[in-house]
Amino acid sequence: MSDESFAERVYWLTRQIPAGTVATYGQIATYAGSPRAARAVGNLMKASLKNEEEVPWHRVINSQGRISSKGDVERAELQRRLLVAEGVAFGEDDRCDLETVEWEPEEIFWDV
DNA sequence: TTAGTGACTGCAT
DNA sequence: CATGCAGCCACTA
Repeated sequence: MSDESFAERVYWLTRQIPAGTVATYGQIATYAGSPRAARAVGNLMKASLKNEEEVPWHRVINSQGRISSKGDVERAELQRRLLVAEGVAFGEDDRCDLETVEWEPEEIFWDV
């Protein structure tokens, strides 16, 4: 696993996120081995759509507990619907409580 | 090989 | 609380 590309690790990790919980870009980047690559993770999530990757991309949000739309309002709304459907609550400020819904891996998957 | 890009982040205004 | 800004980084053309 540690010899896979950063992208592969990101996709794999994203697939490990249980329904009803969310992870931040930075969190995924950290587990993937590059704590400072949150931005790159965002690019990969975007690419995962185009590449038709089978990953729960909607479970990845920003460190503010908000959905990063960056222009694509449609995708943002879809993402929010999917999360709400899984039980993730959003306040009126469009922010969810990371303290309660953030994904917390129970075991370390590989050497960090 | 190099330059451009952006679903990020934390700190400063 | 809202913006702005400068690092940071893997990916792509």
